[in-house]
Amino acid sequence: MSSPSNRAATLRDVALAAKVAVSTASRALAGGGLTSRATEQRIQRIAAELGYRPNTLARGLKTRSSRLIGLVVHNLANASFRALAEIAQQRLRAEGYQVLLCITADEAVQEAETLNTLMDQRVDGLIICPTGDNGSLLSDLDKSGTPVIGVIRRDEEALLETVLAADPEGAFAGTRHLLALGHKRIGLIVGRQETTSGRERLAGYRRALQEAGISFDPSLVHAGRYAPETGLAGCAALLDRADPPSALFVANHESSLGVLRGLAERNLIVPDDISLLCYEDVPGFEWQRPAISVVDSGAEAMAHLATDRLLQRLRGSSGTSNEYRVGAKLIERQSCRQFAGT
Amino acid sequence: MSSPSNRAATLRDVALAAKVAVSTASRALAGGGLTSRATEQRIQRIAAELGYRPNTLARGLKTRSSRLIGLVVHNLANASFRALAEIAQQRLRAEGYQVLLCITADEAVQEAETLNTLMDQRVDGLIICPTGDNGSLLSDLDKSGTPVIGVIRRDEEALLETVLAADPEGAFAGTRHLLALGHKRIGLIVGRQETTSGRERLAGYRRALQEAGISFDPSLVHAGRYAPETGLAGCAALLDRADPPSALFVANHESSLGVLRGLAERNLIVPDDISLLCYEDVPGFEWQRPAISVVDSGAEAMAHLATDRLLQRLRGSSGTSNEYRVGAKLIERQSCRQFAGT
DNA sequence: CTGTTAGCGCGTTCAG
DNA sequence: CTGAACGCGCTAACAG
Repeated sequence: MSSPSNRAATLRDVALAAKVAVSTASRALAGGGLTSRATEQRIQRIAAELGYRPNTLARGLKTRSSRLIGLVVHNLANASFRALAEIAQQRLRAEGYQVLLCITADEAVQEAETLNTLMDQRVDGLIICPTGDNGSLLSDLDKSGTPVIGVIRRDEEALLETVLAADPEGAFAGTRHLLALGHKRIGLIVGRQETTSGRERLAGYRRALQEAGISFDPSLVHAGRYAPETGLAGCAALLDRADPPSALFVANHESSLGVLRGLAERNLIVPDDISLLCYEDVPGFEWQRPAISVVDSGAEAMAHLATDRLLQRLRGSSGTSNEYRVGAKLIERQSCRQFAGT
Repeated sequence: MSSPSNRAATLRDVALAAKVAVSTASRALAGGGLTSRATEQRIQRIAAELGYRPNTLARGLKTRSSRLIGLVVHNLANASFRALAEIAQQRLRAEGYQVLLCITADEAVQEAETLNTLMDQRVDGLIICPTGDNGSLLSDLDKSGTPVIGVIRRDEEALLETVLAADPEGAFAGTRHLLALGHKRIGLIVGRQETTSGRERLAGYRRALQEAGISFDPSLVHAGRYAPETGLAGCAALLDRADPPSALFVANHESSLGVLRGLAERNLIVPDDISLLCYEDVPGFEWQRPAISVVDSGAEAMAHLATDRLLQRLRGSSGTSNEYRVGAKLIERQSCRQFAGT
């Protein structure tokens, strides 16, 4: 209970108090039955009394394992990153790992710097949404024995085990939902075509159109960076025209806020005047009135899968596949309606 | 460039390659001028060639400093925690510290467990939004030389340096704003009275009323936990009555979504039918139409201040004060209007 | 200015 | 089943 000296108790203190060698104390506390049941219990009791806590640094130096996992994301504003951080943190902690949070702002230099620091810390593993510009660093790390799991975005250069959303299928399902409601002119607001998700969602949209026998009209697509401003600009580009679409598919999550505002500013009522379908669910969409229908990209599932994969690799088994996809799922709420026009 | 052996290069390798003692290499890389400029540069060059990176674990074992900072928050859904995590992470990294992210869900047992683990990791410092039930653990840590900075909520038991929002003043300013617009019946939806912020915001509201010579009506106050459901329930309690308020002050951030929905379900138009003022700003409020006026509690400022304080303590200077307040600021947008009734 | 020596706290050989 | 000795990689005395 009380501290004999002022310092934290060390293994040596425990051994001294128990009148055994340090190594015996070590074995007793490890508890693998490498010591007599009697001394094991006695030493564990003494350790508890002294408030002994093993020094992670010393242990790590010896075992070459820090029990630290790097979590590298672009920010915490994005709901997928948030889910990833919360879930990964919780699950890894349950397995005795701690999470080092690193934010890169999607910038290559910050990412490189971060990765070097993480190597210095001797992290045991890494979950990262890569910028795409440090592929060699990442694959070096991975090959040198530190498992690296990619999430959300694929790094084209590094051949990492990567957990991705099923974006082609999600965008396809969303578009088909709108088509099934009779919409023929569907505006698409989507991410930059330089990103995997941007390209794949556009592809899913096009495929659905094609299967429905509707020709693709590029002027109905507005691509832009992941920001509310893109949604606002998209509204201007898509809605202020002679033949505006009867439905909007917002497959760029961050731009949803801008779209909502763009619609409000034009006094367009959802779903009376226009149907609205968004991508990636957030609590706000469910609470909104009318509640916004979404294609949920499965951020939680991705977080769990990425954690599963990392844990597996940490236990020694190498990856069987190098790409995992998490199914998207359509959540119908109140923002989409049967097309009333002709 | 290339790896001579398969392992990461160690200081010993550098010393060997440079034909100097390990300690010389150490000093040269530290760069404090404790070695001749010539060898310093030579060794730094060799280290770079070998791709040498110091082992943080070994260094920490020696220096008794891990360069790790624990960041303990309840979740990442709350905007204040998010801001704290992003800002603290970024600023601490710039100072050579890494951030261990720990999520407690506001539960005492998880917090206690987390704190023990952080002690095991020999963190150099801690920023925490405490549950309030582990005060002795926290003050022990703080007294034993590991600086602990509290944020957002005060732990009544531990006497930590704490950075708080100026909630009494913020709620006062918000209420007065509504009063100045002529509102006399102002509904308040506020946090649980067991929390500091819940109590202080109610107090600010009451003081503004009192200064305006309006008697306090307890039935106009709905207190509840930090969740959207509270907002919905608050609407039911406050709006479905014979004499509903003409303005709503939502001083429980998480419940805002529920309030927005409650208003929509009652076909109450903001600000025509009712004025709405929220607490704590988020991007959604600015993009919403009508844009929601808020009392910004200054999450970013709190994050910066908490980081400042921690950094100061890390540098050795002890705190002068033990409570810091960050000013709240009223941001007028479009959701409040002059009272039109009698 | 540099080399030698001695640990930091722990796990893990090797003997006994 | 237990103890003694060694080393993980690094910094910080102490000498020279």
